[in-house]
Amino acid sequence: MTARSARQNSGRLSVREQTYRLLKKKILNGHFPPEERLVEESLAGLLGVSRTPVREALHKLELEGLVRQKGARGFCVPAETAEEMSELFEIRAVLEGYALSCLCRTISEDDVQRLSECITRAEHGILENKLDLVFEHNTEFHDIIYQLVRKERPRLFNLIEDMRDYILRYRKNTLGTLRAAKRSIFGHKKILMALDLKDPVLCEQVMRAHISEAEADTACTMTDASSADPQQANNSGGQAPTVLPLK
Amino acid sequence: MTARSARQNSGRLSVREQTYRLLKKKILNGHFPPEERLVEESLAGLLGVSRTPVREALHKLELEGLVRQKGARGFCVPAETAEEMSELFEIRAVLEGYALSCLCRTISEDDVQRLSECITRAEHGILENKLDLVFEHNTEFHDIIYQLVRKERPRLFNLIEDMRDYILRYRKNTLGTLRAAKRSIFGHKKILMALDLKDPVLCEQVMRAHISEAEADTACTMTDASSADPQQANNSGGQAPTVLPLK
DNA sequence: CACGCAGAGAATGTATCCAAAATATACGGT
DNA sequence: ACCGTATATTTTGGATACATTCTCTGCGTG
Repeated sequence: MTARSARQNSGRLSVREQTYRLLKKKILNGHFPPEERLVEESLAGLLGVSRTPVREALHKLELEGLVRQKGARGFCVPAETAEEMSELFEIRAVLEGYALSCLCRTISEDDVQRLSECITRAEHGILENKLDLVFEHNTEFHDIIYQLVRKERPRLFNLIEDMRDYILRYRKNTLGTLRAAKRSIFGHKKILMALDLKDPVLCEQVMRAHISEAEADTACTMTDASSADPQQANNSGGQAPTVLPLK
Repeated sequence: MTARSARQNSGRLSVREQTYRLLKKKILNGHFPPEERLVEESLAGLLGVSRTPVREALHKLELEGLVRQKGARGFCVPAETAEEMSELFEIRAVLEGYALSCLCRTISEDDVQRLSECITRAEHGILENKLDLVFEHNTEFHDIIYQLVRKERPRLFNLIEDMRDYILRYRKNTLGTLRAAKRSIFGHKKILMALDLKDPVLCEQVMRAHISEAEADTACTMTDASSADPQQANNSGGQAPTVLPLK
Protein backbone atom coordinates (compact mmCIF):
# COMPACT_ATOMS: atom_id res chain seq x y z
CA MET A 1 0.00 0.00 0.00
CA THR A 2 1.24 3.44 -0.75
CA ALA A 3 1.66 5.55 2.29
CA ARG A 4 -0.68 8.49 2.35
CA SER A 5 1.93 10.35 4.25
CA ALA A 6 0.47 12.77 6.71
CA ARG A 7 2.72 15.27 8.30
CA GLN A 8 1.99 16.89 11.58
CA ASN A 9 1.66 20.31 10.06
CA SER A 10 -1.12 19.74 7.60
CA GLY A 11 -3.62 18.95 10.30
CA ARG A 12 -3.45 15.24 9.63
CA LEU A 13 -1.69 12.89 11.93
CA SER A 14 1.27 10.83 10.84
CA VAL A 15 0.81 7.10 10.53
CA ARG A 16 3.27 6.71 13.36
CA GLU A 17 1.14 8.77 15.67
CA GLN A 18 -2.10 7.13 14.60
CA THR A 19 -0.60 3.71 15.16
CA TYR A 20 0.68 4.65 18.58
CA ARG A 21 -2.63 6.09 19.69
CA LEU A 22 -4.68 3.26 18.31
CA LEU A 23 -2.51 0.60 19.91
CA LYS A 24 -2.55 2.46 23.19
CA LYS A 25 -6.28 2.74 23.10
CA LYS A 26 -6.69 -0.92 22.29
CA ILE A 27 -4.43 -1.87 25.17
CA LEU A 28 -6.24 0.40 27.59
CA ASN A 29 -9.58 -0.95 26.44
CA GLY A 30 -8.38 -4.46 27.08
CA HIS A 31 -8.48 -5.70 23.51
CA PHE A 32 -5.33 -7.70 24.01
CA PRO A 33 -5.46 -10.47 26.58
CA PRO A 34 -2.66 -10.11 29.14
CA GLU A 35 0.45 -12.15 28.51
CA GLU A 36 -0.59 -12.73 24.92
CA ARG A 37 2.21 -12.27 22.46
CA LEU A 38 2.07 -9.12 20.39
CA VAL A 39 3.78 -9.78 17.10
CA GLU A 40 4.85 -6.77 15.09
CA GLU A 41 3.85 -8.17 11.77
CA SER A 42 0.42 -9.29 12.91
CA LEU A 43 -0.29 -5.89 14.43
CA ALA A 44 0.97 -4.25 11.28
CA GLY A 45 -1.41 -6.34 9.23
CA LEU A 46 -4.22 -5.63 11.64
CA LEU A 47 -3.72 -1.88 11.39
CA GLY A 48 -2.87 -1.86 7.72
CA VAL A 49 0.56 -0.33 8.13
CA SER A 50 4.08 -1.60 7.89
CA ARG A 51 6.14 -2.91 10.77
CA THR A 52 7.99 0.34 11.28
CA PRO A 53 5.28 2.42 12.97
CA VAL A 54 4.16 -0.60 14.97
CA ARG A 55 7.64 -1.17 16.27
CA GLU A 56 8.04 2.44 17.30
CA ALA A 57 4.67 2.42 18.97
CA LEU A 58 5.50 -0.71 20.94
CA HIS A 59 8.73 0.74 22.18
CA LYS A 60 7.03 3.94 23.21
CA LEU A 61 4.38 1.97 25.01
CA GLU A 62 7.10 0.00 26.73
CA LEU A 63 8.44 3.27 28.04
CA GLU A 64 5.05 3.88 29.59
CA GLY A 65 4.81 0.42 31.06
CA LEU A 66 1.83 -0.55 28.94
CA VAL A 67 3.66 -3.40 27.25
CA ARG A 68 6.62 -5.42 28.35
CA GLN A 69 9.24 -7.28 26.42
CA LYS A 70 8.55 -10.96 26.68
CA GLY A 71 11.93 -12.58 26.66
CA ALA A 72 13.33 -11.85 23.27
CA ARG A 73 10.18 -12.75 21.47
CA GLY A 74 7.95 -9.77 21.12
CA PHE A 75 5.92 -7.88 23.61
CA CYS A 76 2.91 -8.55 25.73
CA VAL A 77 0.49 -6.58 27.82
CA PRO A 78 1.33 -7.21 31.47
CA ALA A 79 -1.39 -8.72 33.57
CA GLU A 80 -3.54 -6.39 35.59
CA THR A 81 -2.94 -6.47 39.29
CA ALA A 82 -4.81 -4.92 42.16
CA GLU A 83 -1.53 -3.49 43.44
CA GLU A 84 -0.87 -1.69 40.19
CA MET A 85 -4.34 -0.22 40.09
CA SER A 86 -4.09 0.89 43.66
CA GLU A 87 -0.73 2.49 43.05
CA LEU A 88 -1.93 4.33 39.97
CA PHE A 89 -4.86 5.75 41.87
CA GLU A 90 -2.59 6.76 44.71
CA ILE A 91 -0.27 8.62 42.39
CA ARG A 92 -3.16 10.26 40.67
CA ALA A 93 -4.66 11.33 43.96
CA VAL A 94 -1.37 12.85 45.04
CA LEU A 95 -0.80 14.67 41.78
CA GLU A 96 -4.33 15.97 41.39
CA GLY A 97 -4.45 16.93 45.03
CA TYR A 98 -1.37 19.00 44.59
CA ALA A 99 -2.66 20.46 41.34
CA LEU A 100 -5.79 21.64 43.07
CA SER A 101 -3.80 23.22 45.85
CA CYS A 102 -1.86 25.15 43.23
CA LEU A 103 -5.02 26.18 41.48
CA CYS A 104 -6.69 27.59 44.56
CA ARG A 105 -4.20 30.43 44.68
CA THR A 106 -4.84 31.65 41.18
CA ILE A 107 -8.34 30.65 40.25
CA SER A 108 -10.62 33.46 39.18
CA GLU A 109 -14.08 34.16 40.52
CA ASP A 110 -15.31 33.51 37.05
CA ASP A 111 -14.01 29.98 36.98
CA VAL A 112 -15.35 29.29 40.45
CA GLN A 113 -18.71 30.40 39.17
CA ARG A 114 -18.47 28.11 36.17
CA LEU A 115 -17.63 25.17 38.40
CA SER A 116 -20.52 26.01 40.62
CA GLU A 117 -22.89 25.97 37.68
CA CYS A 118 -21.66 22.52 36.68
CA ILE A 119 -22.60 21.22 40.08
CA THR A 120 -25.99 22.87 39.95
CA ARG A 121 -26.75 21.34 36.57
CA ALA A 122 -25.54 17.94 37.70
CA GLU A 123 -27.88 18.16 40.67
CA HIS A 124 -30.74 18.92 38.35
CA GLY A 125 -29.78 15.73 36.56
CA ILE A 126 -30.13 13.85 39.81
CA LEU A 127 -33.55 15.33 40.46
CA GLU A 128 -34.71 14.41 36.98
CA ASN A 129 -33.14 10.97 37.39
CA LYS A 130 -31.06 11.43 34.25
CA LEU A 131 -27.71 9.89 35.03
CA ASP A 132 -26.26 10.79 31.66
CA LEU A 133 -26.86 14.45 32.43
CA VAL A 134 -25.06 14.02 35.72
CA PHE A 135 -22.23 12.32 33.90
CA GLU A 136 -22.03 15.12 31.39
CA HIS A 137 -21.81 17.92 33.90
CA ASN A 138 -19.46 16.04 36.16
CA THR A 139 -17.21 15.65 33.18
CA GLU A 140 -17.50 19.34 32.46
CA PHE A 141 -16.54 20.09 36.05
CA HIS A 142 -13.35 18.13 35.76
CA ASP A 143 -12.56 19.45 32.32
CA ILE A 144 -12.61 22.98 33.62
CA ILE A 145 -10.15 22.03 36.32
CA TYR A 146 -7.90 20.16 33.91
CA GLN A 147 -7.77 23.07 31.55
CA LEU A 148 -6.68 25.33 34.37
CA VAL A 149 -4.00 22.88 35.41
CA ARG A 150 -2.80 22.58 31.85
CA LYS A 151 -2.47 26.31 31.58
CA GLU A 152 -0.51 26.75 34.78
CA ARG A 153 1.38 23.50 35.19
CA PRO A 154 1.88 21.81 31.84
CA ARG A 155 4.21 19.10 33.08
CA LEU A 156 1.97 18.27 35.99
CA PHE A 157 -0.97 18.15 33.63
CA ASN A 158 0.80 15.69 31.36
CA LEU A 159 1.55 13.41 34.26
CA ILE A 160 -2.01 13.54 35.48
CA GLU A 161 -3.28 12.81 32.00
CA ASP A 162 -0.99 9.81 31.77
CA MET A 163 -2.18 8.45 35.08
CA ARG A 164 -5.77 8.83 34.00
CA ASP A 165 -5.01 6.95 30.82
CA TYR A 166 -3.31 4.10 32.62
CA ILE A 167 -6.17 3.81 35.05
CA LEU A 168 -8.55 3.47 32.12
CA ARG A 169 -7.36 -0.10 31.82
CA TYR A 170 -8.95 -0.91 35.13
CA ARG A 171 -12.29 0.68 34.38
CA LYS A 172 -13.83 -1.76 32.01
CA ASN A 173 -17.44 -1.30 32.95
CA THR A 174 -18.06 2.24 34.06
CA LEU A 175 -21.35 1.68 35.73
CA GLY A 176 -22.93 4.86 36.97
CA THR A 177 -25.12 4.14 39.91
CA LEU A 178 -27.28 6.79 41.45
CA ARG A 179 -25.45 6.32 44.70
CA ALA A 180 -22.06 6.89 43.10
CA ALA A 181 -23.39 9.91 41.21
CA LYS A 182 -24.64 11.52 44.39
CA ARG A 183 -21.41 10.87 46.17
CA SER A 184 -19.46 12.29 43.25
CA ILE A 185 -21.46 15.51 43.30
CA PHE A 186 -20.92 15.81 47.00
CA GLY A 187 -17.19 15.44 46.37
CA HIS A 188 -17.33 18.18 43.79
CA LYS A 189 -19.06 20.44 46.25
CA LYS A 190 -16.27 19.94 48.71
CA ILE A 191 -13.71 20.63 46.02
CA LEU A 192 -15.45 23.84 45.09
CA MET A 193 -15.62 24.88 48.71
CA ALA A 194 -11.91 24.28 49.23
CA LEU A 195 -11.13 26.26 46.10
CA ASP A 196 -13.36 29.09 47.16
CA LEU A 197 -11.75 29.18 50.59
CA LYS A 198 -8.36 29.26 48.85
CA ASP A 199 -7.10 26.74 51.33
CA PRO A 200 -4.30 24.68 49.75
CA VAL A 201 -4.23 22.04 52.44
CA LEU A 202 -7.95 21.52 52.28
CA CYS A 203 -7.77 21.37 48.50
CA GLU A 204 -5.22 18.61 48.66
CA GLN A 205 -7.28 16.74 51.20
CA VAL A 206 -10.61 16.83 49.45
CA MET A 207 -9.17 15.97 46.05
CA ARG A 208 -7.33 12.99 47.46
CA ALA A 209 -10.47 11.85 49.18
CA HIS A 210 -12.48 12.30 46.00
CA ILE A 211 -10.08 10.15 43.99
CA SER A 212 -9.96 7.55 46.74
CA GLU A 213 -13.69 7.24 46.34
CA ALA A 214 -13.24 6.74 42.63
CA GLU A 215 -10.70 4.06 43.39
CA ALA A 216 -13.12 2.29 45.67
CA ASP A 217 -15.77 2.34 42.96
CA THR A 218 -13.36 0.98 40.40
CA ALA A 219 -12.17 -1.73 42.74
CA CYS A 220 -15.77 -2.85 43.08
CA THR A 221 -16.24 -3.21 39.34
CA MET A 222 -12.95 -5.06 39.11
CA THR A 223 -13.83 -7.94 41.40
CA ASP A 224 -16.02 -9.70 38.89
CA ALA A 225 -13.76 -9.12 35.92
CA SER A 226 -12.90 -11.46 33.03
CA SER A 227 -15.22 -9.60 30.73
CA ALA A 228 -13.73 -10.10 27.30
CA ASP A 229 -15.42 -7.29 25.54
CA PRO A 230 -14.39 -7.14 21.89
CA GLN A 231 -15.73 -3.67 21.43
CA GLN A 232 -14.00 -2.22 18.42
CA ALA A 233 -12.31 1.09 18.76
CA ASN A 234 -13.82 2.81 15.77
CA ASN A 235 -12.42 6.22 16.52
CA SER A 236 -9.58 6.15 14.06
CA GLY A 237 -9.69 9.83 13.24
CA GLY A 238 -8.02 12.61 15.07
CA GLN A 239 -9.00 11.92 18.62
CA ALA A 240 -8.85 14.52 21.29
CA PRO A 241 -7.34 13.60 24.63
CA THR A 242 -10.47 12.12 26.11
CA VAL A 243 -10.79 13.49 29.59
CA LEU A 244 -13.23 11.34 31.42
CA PRO A 245 -14.98 12.22 34.60
CA LEU A 246 -13.89 10.75 37.85
CA LYS A 247 -17.05 8.81 38.24
CA MET B 1 28.56 -0.72 8.96
CA THR B 2 27.72 -4.23 9.99
CA ALA B 3 25.32 -4.39 12.84
CA ARG B 4 26.85 -5.48 16.09
CA SER B 5 23.50 -6.89 16.94
CA ALA B 6 22.97 -7.14 20.64
CA ARG B 7 19.78 -8.59 21.96
CA GLN B 8 18.42 -7.86 25.34
CA ASN B 9 18.91 -11.41 26.50
CA SER B 10 22.57 -11.87 25.96
CA GLY B 11 23.52 -9.25 28.48
CA ARG B 12 24.33 -6.68 25.86
CA LEU B 13 22.08 -3.80 25.06
CA SER B 14 20.53 -3.33 21.67
CA VAL B 15 21.76 -0.48 19.53
CA ARG B 16 18.34 1.04 19.88
CA GLU B 17 18.60 1.14 23.65
CA GLN B 18 22.17 2.38 23.61
CA THR B 19 21.26 5.14 21.23
CA TYR B 20 18.29 6.19 23.32
CA ARG B 21 20.28 6.28 26.54
CA LEU B 22 23.21 8.07 25.03
CA LEU B 23 21.07 10.73 23.41
CA LYS B 24 19.12 11.20 26.60
CA LYS B 25 22.30 11.57 28.58
CA LYS B 26 23.70 14.06 26.13
CA ILE B 27 20.55 16.11 26.26
CA LEU B 28 20.45 16.09 30.05
CA ASN B 29 24.11 17.05 30.19
CA GLY B 30 23.43 19.98 27.92
CA HIS B 31 25.50 18.82 24.98
CA PHE B 32 22.95 20.19 22.57
CA PRO B 33 22.27 23.92 22.61
CA PRO B 34 18.57 24.65 23.03
CA GLU B 35 16.60 25.32 19.90
CA GLU B 36 19.37 23.87 17.79
CA ARG B 37 18.14 21.56 15.11
CA LEU B 38 18.75 17.90 15.70
CA VAL B 39 19.09 16.23 12.35
CA GLU B 40 18.62 12.49 12.32
CA GLU B 41 21.40 11.80 9.90
CA SER B 42 23.92 13.96 11.71
CA LEU B 43 23.15 12.29 15.01
CA ALA B 44 23.36 8.91 13.35
CA GLY B 45 26.79 9.76 12.04
CA LEU B 46 27.81 11.12 15.41
CA LEU B 47 26.82 7.93 17.19
CA GLY B 48 27.93 5.61 14.44
CA VAL B 49 24.54 4.04 13.86
CA SER B 50 21.93 4.28 11.16
CA ARG B 51 19.00 6.66 11.17
CA THR B 52 16.55 4.08 12.44
CA PRO B 53 17.62 3.88 16.11
CA VAL B 54 18.11 7.63 16.18
CA ARG B 55 14.62 8.26 14.91
CA GLU B 56 13.11 5.93 17.46
CA ALA B 57 15.13 7.48 20.23
CA LEU B 58 14.03 10.98 19.24
CA HIS B 59 10.40 9.98 19.28
CA LYS B 60 10.74 8.34 22.66
CA LEU B 61 12.46 11.43 23.98
CA GLU B 62 9.65 13.52 22.57
CA LEU B 63 7.25 11.48 24.67
CA GLU B 64 9.25 12.51 27.71
CA GLY B 65 9.35 16.14 26.72
CA LEU B 66 13.12 16.19 26.30
CA VAL B 67 12.92 17.12 22.64
CA ARG B 68 10.23 18.85 20.69
CA GLN B 69 9.27 18.78 17.07
CA LYS B 70 10.42 21.94 15.44
CA GLY B 71 7.83 22.69 12.84
CA ALA B 72 8.03 19.86 10.40
CA ARG B 73 11.77 19.93 10.21
CA GLY B 74 13.36 17.80 12.84
CA PHE B 75 13.60 18.12 16.57
CA CYS B 76 15.26 20.41 19.01
CA VAL B 77 15.92 20.53 22.71
CA PRO B 78 13.49 23.02 24.22
CA ALA B 79 15.00 25.95 26.01
CA GLU B 80 15.37 25.72 29.73
CA THR B 81 12.99 27.87 31.66
CA ALA B 82 12.78 28.72 35.31
CA GLU B 83 9.12 27.73 35.26
CA GLU B 84 9.90 24.28 33.98
CA MET B 85 12.59 23.71 36.55
CA SER B 86 10.36 24.92 39.30
CA GLU B 87 7.56 22.68 38.17
CA LEU B 88 9.78 19.64 37.96
CA PHE B 89 11.01 20.21 41.48
CA GLU B 90 7.47 20.70 42.69
CA ILE B 91 6.35 17.43 41.19
CA ARG B 92 9.35 15.66 42.57
CA ALA B 93 8.72 17.09 46.00
CA VAL B 94 5.12 15.96 45.91
CA LEU B 95 5.96 12.47 44.70
CA GLU B 96 8.87 11.89 47.02
CA GLY B 97 6.94 13.34 49.90
CA TYR B 98 4.19 10.89 49.32
CA ALA B 99 6.66 8.06 48.83
CA LEU B 100 8.19 8.77 52.19
CA SER B 101 4.83 8.83 53.86
CA CYS B 102 4.15 5.38 52.41
CA LEU B 103 7.51 4.12 53.55
CA CYS B 104 7.11 5.19 57.14
CA ARG B 105 4.40 2.61 57.66
CA THR B 106 6.50 -0.33 56.55
CA ILE B 107 10.11 0.57 57.12
CA SER B 108 12.08 -1.84 59.29
CA GLU B 109 14.19 -0.93 62.29
CA ASP B 110 17.11 -2.24 60.34
CA ASP B 111 16.68 0.23 57.53
CA VAL B 112 16.17 3.08 59.95
CA GLN B 113 19.47 2.10 61.50
CA ARG B 114 21.19 2.07 58.13
CA LEU B 115 19.86 5.52 57.34
CA SER B 116 21.03 6.74 60.69
CA GLU B 117 24.53 5.48 59.98
CA CYS B 118 24.62 7.35 56.71
CA ILE B 119 23.91 10.55 58.53
CA THR B 120 26.55 9.83 61.13
CA ARG B 121 29.17 9.18 58.48
CA ALA B 122 28.17 12.27 56.55
CA GLU B 123 28.62 14.31 59.71
CA HIS B 124 32.07 12.89 60.14
CA GLY B 125 32.74 14.14 56.65
CA ILE B 126 31.70 17.60 57.75
CA LEU B 127 34.01 17.50 60.75
CA GLU B 128 36.92 16.40 58.60
CA ASN B 129 35.98 19.03 56.04
CA LYS B 130 35.74 16.43 53.29
CA LEU B 131 32.80 17.43 51.19
CA ASP B 132 33.11 14.48 48.86
CA LEU B 133 32.56 12.17 51.81
CA VAL B 134 29.46 14.10 52.75
CA PHE B 135 28.25 13.87 49.20
CA GLU B 136 28.87 10.14 49.14
CA HIS B 137 26.94 9.36 52.28
CA ASN B 138 24.15 11.74 51.43
CA THR B 139 23.78 9.90 48.16
CA GLU B 140 23.78 6.61 50.02
CA PHE B 141 21.03 7.92 52.27
CA HIS B 142 18.83 8.72 49.32
CA ASP B 143 19.70 5.48 47.55
CA ILE B 144 18.49 3.46 50.49
CA ILE B 145 15.20 5.30 50.40
CA TYR B 146 14.87 4.89 46.65
CA GLN B 147 15.44 1.17 46.86
CA LEU B 148 12.70 0.87 49.43
CA VAL B 149 10.33 2.89 47.26
CA ARG B 150 11.19 0.75 44.25
CA LYS B 151 10.36 -2.38 46.16
CA GLU B 152 7.01 -1.18 47.44
CA ARG B 153 5.82 1.24 44.77
CA PRO B 154 7.41 0.44 41.45
CA ARG B 155 5.32 2.86 39.42
CA LEU B 156 5.89 5.67 41.85
CA PHE B 157 9.58 4.89 41.80
CA ASN B 158 9.69 5.14 38.02
CA LEU B 159 8.03 8.50 38.07
CA ILE B 160 10.40 9.80 40.70
CA GLU B 161 13.36 8.51 38.76
CA ASP B 162 12.12 10.29 35.66
CA MET B 163 11.72 13.55 37.51
CA ARG B 164 15.21 13.27 38.89
CA ASP B 165 16.52 12.70 35.38
CA TYR B 166 14.72 15.67 33.94
CA ILE B 167 15.97 17.87 36.73
CA LEU B 168 19.50 16.83 35.91
CA ARG B 169 19.32 19.22 33.01
CA TYR B 170 19.14 22.12 35.39
CA ARG B 171 22.02 21.06 37.58
CA LYS B 172 24.98 21.82 35.42
CA ASN B 173 27.40 22.78 38.10
CA THR B 174 26.69 20.81 41.22
CA LEU B 175 28.77 22.82 43.52
CA GLY B 176 28.69 21.50 47.03
CA THR B 177 29.16 24.24 49.50
CA LEU B 178 29.75 23.53 53.14
CA ARG B 179 26.65 25.45 54.00
CA ALA B 180 24.49 23.45 51.61
CA ALA B 181 26.02 20.22 52.89
CA LYS B 182 25.19 21.06 56.46
CA ARG B 183 21.67 22.00 55.57
CA SER B 184 21.25 18.81 53.60
CA ILE B 185 22.34 16.68 56.54
CA PHE B 186 19.96 18.56 58.77
CA GLY B 187 17.21 17.76 56.30
CA HIS B 188 18.13 14.10 56.39
CA LYS B 189 17.95 14.13 60.16
CA LYS B 190 14.44 15.45 59.98
CA ILE B 191 13.51 12.83 57.43
CA LEU B 192 14.88 10.10 59.64
CA MET B 193 13.01 11.48 62.60
CA ALA B 194 9.74 11.55 60.71
CA LEU B 195 10.30 7.99 59.55
CA ASP B 196 11.11 6.83 63.02
CA LEU B 197 8.01 8.50 64.39
CA LYS B 198 6.03 6.77 61.65
CA ASP B 199 4.16 9.96 61.04
CA PRO B 200 2.97 10.09 57.41
CA VAL B 201 2.04 13.76 57.47
CA LEU B 202 5.34 14.77 58.96
CA CYS B 203 7.15 12.59 56.41
CA GLU B 204 5.45 14.37 53.58
CA GLN B 205 6.24 17.74 55.10
CA VAL B 206 9.93 17.22 55.72
CA MET B 207 10.57 15.59 52.37
CA ARG B 208 8.87 18.41 50.53
CA ALA B 209 10.86 20.92 52.49
CA HIS B 210 14.06 19.04 51.79
CA ILE B 211 13.48 19.05 48.06
CA SER B 212 12.47 22.68 48.12
CA GLU B 213 15.87 23.40 49.58
CA ALA B 214 17.47 21.46 46.77
CA GLU B 215 15.44 23.52 44.35
CA ALA B 216 16.65 26.73 45.91
CA ASP B 217 20.25 25.55 45.62
CA THR B 218 19.78 24.63 42.00
CA ALA B 219 18.01 27.87 41.23
CA CYS B 220 21.01 29.75 42.57
CA THR B 221 23.45 27.94 40.35
CA MET B 222 21.14 28.61 37.45
CA THR B 223 20.80 32.37 37.79
CA ASP B 224 24.21 32.99 36.33
CA ALA B 225 27.12 30.72 35.66
CA SER B 226 29.67 32.75 37.58
CA SER B 227 27.90 32.50 40.89
CA ALA B 228 30.17 30.31 42.93
CA ASP B 229 29.12 32.35 45.90
CA PRO B 230 28.41 30.20 48.95
CA GLN B 231 26.23 32.92 50.39
CA GLN B 232 23.74 32.47 47.60
CA ALA B 233 23.08 28.94 48.72
CA ASN B 234 20.61 30.47 51.10
CA ASN B 235 16.95 30.35 50.43
CA SER B 236 16.49 33.82 49.06
CA GLY B 237 16.73 33.35 45.36
CA GLY B 238 14.00 35.68 44.20
CA GLN B 239 11.16 33.20 43.99
CA ALA B 240 9.73 31.62 47.05
CA PRO B 241 9.66 27.84 47.36
CA THR B 242 6.51 26.89 45.59
CA VAL B 243 5.89 23.69 47.47
CA LEU B 244 3.74 24.32 50.42
CA PRO B 245 4.14 22.42 53.62
CA LEU B 246 1.28 20.05 54.04
CA LYS B 247 0.14 21.52 57.27
C1' DC C 1 12.17 -43.28 28.27
C1' DA C 2 14.51 -39.12 28.91
C1' DC C 3 17.81 -35.75 27.92
C1' DG C 4 20.47 -33.17 24.72
C1' DC C 5 21.89 -31.30 20.46
C1' DA C 6 21.02 -29.60 15.95
C1' DG C 7 18.47 -27.60 12.36
C1' DA C 8 14.64 -25.14 10.74
C1' DG C 9 11.36 -21.61 11.31
C1' DA C 10 9.80 -17.41 13.12
C1' DA C 11 10.19 -12.88 14.90
C1' DT C 12 12.93 -8.95 15.95
C1' DG C 13 16.92 -5.71 14.98
C1' DT C 14 19.01 -2.73 11.81
C1' DA C 15 19.90 -0.56 7.48
C1' DT C 16 18.76 1.15 3.15
C1' DC C 17 15.63 2.81 -0.29
C1' DC C 18 11.97 5.53 -2.07
C1' DA C 19 8.44 8.94 -1.55
C1' DA C 20 6.41 13.11 0.30
C1' DA C 21 6.62 17.63 2.23
C1' DA C 22 8.49 21.83 3.66
C1' DT C 23 11.78 25.31 3.29
C1' DA C 24 15.03 27.90 0.84
C1' DT C 25 16.54 29.87 -3.25
C1' DA C 26 16.42 31.69 -7.71
C1' DC C 27 14.25 33.65 -11.47
C1' DG C 28 10.88 36.32 -13.68
C1' DG C 29 7.25 39.59 -13.73
C1' DT C 30 5.11 43.81 -12.14
C1' DA D 1 13.37 47.02 -6.35
C1' DC D 2 10.14 43.92 -4.47
C1' DC D 3 7.05 40.21 -4.41
C1' DG D 4 5.32 35.88 -5.98
C1' DT D 5 5.86 31.52 -7.88
C1' DA D 6 8.30 27.51 -9.18
C1' DT D 7 11.90 24.43 -8.59
C1' DA D 8 15.43 22.21 -6.10
C1' DT D 9 17.37 20.62 -1.93
C1' DT D 10 17.10 18.95 2.52
C1' DT D 11 15.05 16.17 5.82
C1' DT D 12 11.72 13.34 7.63
C1' DG D 13 8.06 9.44 6.92
C1' DG D 14 7.29 4.77 5.88
C1' DA D 15 8.30 0.24 3.81
C1' DT D 16 11.02 -3.41 2.62
C1' DA D 17 14.98 -6.27 2.57
C1' DC D 18 18.55 -8.58 4.94
C1' DA D 19 20.96 -10.16 9.10
C1' DT D 20 20.64 -12.09 13.66
C1' DT D 21 19.03 -14.65 17.28
C1' DC D 22 15.85 -17.19 19.89
C1' DT D 23 12.67 -20.89 20.22
C1' DC D 24 10.54 -25.04 19.02
C1' DT D 25 10.61 -29.40 17.31
C1' DG D 26 12.50 -33.63 15.91
C1' DC D 27 15.82 -37.05 15.95
C1' DG D 28 19.46 -39.57 17.91
C1' DT D 29 21.88 -41.42 21.71
C1' DG D 30 22.64 -42.81 26.46
